[in-house]
Amino acid sequence: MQDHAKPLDSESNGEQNPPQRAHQGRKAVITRDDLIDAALKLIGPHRSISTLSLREVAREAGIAPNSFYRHFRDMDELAIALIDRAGRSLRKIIGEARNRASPERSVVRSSVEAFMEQLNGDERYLHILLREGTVGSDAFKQAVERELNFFEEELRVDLIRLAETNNTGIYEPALVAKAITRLVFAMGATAMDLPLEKRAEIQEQMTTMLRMIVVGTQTMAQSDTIRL
Amino acid sequence: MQDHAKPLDSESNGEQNPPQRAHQGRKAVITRDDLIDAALKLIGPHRSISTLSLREVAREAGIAPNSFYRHFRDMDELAIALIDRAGRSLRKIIGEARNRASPERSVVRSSVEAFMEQLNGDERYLHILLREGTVGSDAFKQAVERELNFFEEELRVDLIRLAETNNTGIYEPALVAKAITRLVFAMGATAMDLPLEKRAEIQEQMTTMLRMIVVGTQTMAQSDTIRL
DNA sequence: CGGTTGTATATACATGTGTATAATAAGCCG
DNA sequence: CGGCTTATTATACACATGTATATACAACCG
Repeated sequence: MQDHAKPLDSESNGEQNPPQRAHQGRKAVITRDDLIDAALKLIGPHRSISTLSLREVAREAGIAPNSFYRHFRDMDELAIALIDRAGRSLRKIIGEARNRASPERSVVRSSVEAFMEQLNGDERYLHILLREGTVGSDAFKQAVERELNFFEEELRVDLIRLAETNNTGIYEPALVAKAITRLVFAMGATAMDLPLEKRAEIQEQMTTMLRMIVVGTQTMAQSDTIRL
Repeated sequence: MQDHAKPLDSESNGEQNPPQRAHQGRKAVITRDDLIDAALKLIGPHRSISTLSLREVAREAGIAPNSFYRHFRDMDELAIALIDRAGRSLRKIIGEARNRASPERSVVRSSVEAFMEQLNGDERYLHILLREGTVGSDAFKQAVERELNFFEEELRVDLIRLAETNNTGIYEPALVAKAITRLVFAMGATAMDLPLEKRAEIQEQMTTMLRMIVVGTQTMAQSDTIRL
């Protein structure tokens, strides 16, 4: 059995850290975040999380294989933490893009632009979320699903706000948000494996698809109103 | 180096097989298809192709590990063949469902129904196509992509036919087909990991999403016409 | 200083993998 | 039959992996 002791509170938490009693025992030379970084370095267009080995990550991080256990129970736990981080990072980016949206540059369009920008830059966080959705442990898949739900929720709120502003109706906004999100991610996943020249085409296709959905929900909202 | 000799034409081709000279040398005890079957047995909701090992498949098929090379260069080649088979099988099923469609039971709806039926039955072919799309070698991903394109193409033809029959317009039918296909597969992938009770809900969501797309394309077709 | 505590490493082991090499087995032809 | 051809297996090797156990190391506390 491995130890996987808890103490390691030193700096492992990437975010806030209250007072904290001065530490006990040897100083940790590495943090959870460092390990996640190492894993991130190993991931690319041709390498997915599920194929990473514990030893490989440890090697990349410059620690002994067994030290890994001080930070994560196994690779699966690291993978989930990684998904978490990727999701947060990406939501922040898309969120910013959303705020840059204006009446002329719709929320949907500027989000898609930001999304494709990330894709075309070699942004690993996005790569991960795009392609790791369907393989791995149940816990892992749930983590990915959770991130997608976050995206959907934020989009849903925006869509409603937008519909009120522009005084267009919106039918089943939650479903609209879900459809858009899933479609963008699905199309993005295929775009990832395409040369840069072809990605512009995909982006255009994506935009048209989303417009169909938007037109659809608005039309359905109208005929709903009429019927009442 | 392995041999991976070609001769093995005995019965390896799952489909048509012309005259064929009486074979030479020892009779093959196993075929490519048998190996694919073995791999299929090992795959399930919690086991994906990419995690299968050559030895494992050979074991399941009851042959020595090295015999594998007589039939496939490596696991990747087998995986591609498997995708091929899964695609063919599934297209046949959906195709039949499509033909059962009538004016009241739209093509889209009955296809979705057939799709979910497959999902709820423990149909491995579908599981494979749903979840293996984004990981694996480039050749493998291309194989999956190819199957999706087949689905899209068949759907596209049907959509056009349908639009003419019902005299509704249709805007960018190819994109409509693509959007529908990708969305159904994406939603199906998440449904796969859900308990049966919740899948009905997903199916309903899926139907509404598709209706939005259809309404959208029709509306856009109309305003196109008007503008002319 | 020595004790205690938490961390990191070294070594080791069993297990699984892909595949090279060589031997064996089975079927046909002359 | 002997010879040829193809298929299958046996054995073996080098390598990577996860992890158990034990030991060394660093920091604090009294």
